[in-house]
Amino acid sequence: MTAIAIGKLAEIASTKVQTIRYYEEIGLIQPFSRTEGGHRLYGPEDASRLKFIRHSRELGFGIEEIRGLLDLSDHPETSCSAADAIARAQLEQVEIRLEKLKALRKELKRMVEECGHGRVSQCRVIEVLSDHRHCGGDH
Amino acid sequence: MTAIAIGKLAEIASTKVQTIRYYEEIGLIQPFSRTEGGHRLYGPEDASRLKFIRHSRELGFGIEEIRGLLDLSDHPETSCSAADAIARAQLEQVEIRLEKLKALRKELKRMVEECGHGRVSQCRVIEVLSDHRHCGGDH
DNA sequence: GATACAATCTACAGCCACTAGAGGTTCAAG
DNA sequence: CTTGAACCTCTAGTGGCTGTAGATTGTATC
Repeated sequence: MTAIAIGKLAEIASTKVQTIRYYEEIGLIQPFSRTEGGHRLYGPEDASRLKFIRHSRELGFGIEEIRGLLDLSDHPETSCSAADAIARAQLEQVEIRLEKLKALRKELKRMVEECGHGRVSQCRVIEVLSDHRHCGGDH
Repeated sequence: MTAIAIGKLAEIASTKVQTIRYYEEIGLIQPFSRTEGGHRLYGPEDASRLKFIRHSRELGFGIEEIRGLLDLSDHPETSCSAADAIARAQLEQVEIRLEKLKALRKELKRMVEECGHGRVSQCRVIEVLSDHRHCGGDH
């Protein structure tokens, strides 16, 4: 028997036990069986599946996108282009987020650098936050 | 009378009406008065305050941080250093997010480039998502 | 003044992706 | 056989809003 309990699975995939139960609730992963007492039993392939989910989440994929990717990997005979499309869309989102964050960093840097270190009444931080026109960026 | 209704305020600050009511609920902003019928009435200074909140939110500050900044700007005689500290902490967070996103972009780019455009069974996207060891990054 | 209709009101449910807790049961080691 | 860690279900909470229902108010036009 290579069956593992939920705690072990959580450890392997660096997840919380609650998170696995949540994934089960929304239909992403199922234990292959239960003990007589009701404890969930998982196989090694469930560890892979869970790692897949976690890694995808870390990469910023949403649950529905992951569901799509899992469907694809469950049907290996289908075309790769769907998975490719999901990844490309994700890449696009990341590029956008990156640009926004860069503009943001610029603005924050300027705020911190220009802080007069005096009274709040002359504080650039407060002033800049009060008025969007101070932004160099276009967010 | 320069009093404005909530809808007008929302328009000025590019917010939703519901959001303003939510901010009132959590104590960030209050109408200076109400009509006999119960409609909220705001002054021009409320527009500034709301813009301050919205702009701060766009910059990634959390509600509690904004509450802190508002407290500061409500007490202009205090030192600027507290506002500076909040902004610095925020900048640090942004730098971290930026680095993570860059690593992520690298990984996604590689995924998309290596996609074999064949069957899912040979798809690099699925494969890479299945196994963290494929990552060049350190996320 | 009547009427129509937009804007506002309160109260509550829902979103995402978990996370935490209560209170009870089961499993495995000694 | 006992202990105590791990597990179970169920419910509620997080942050920061957003959406809906049904009632009321405000305002423009006739």
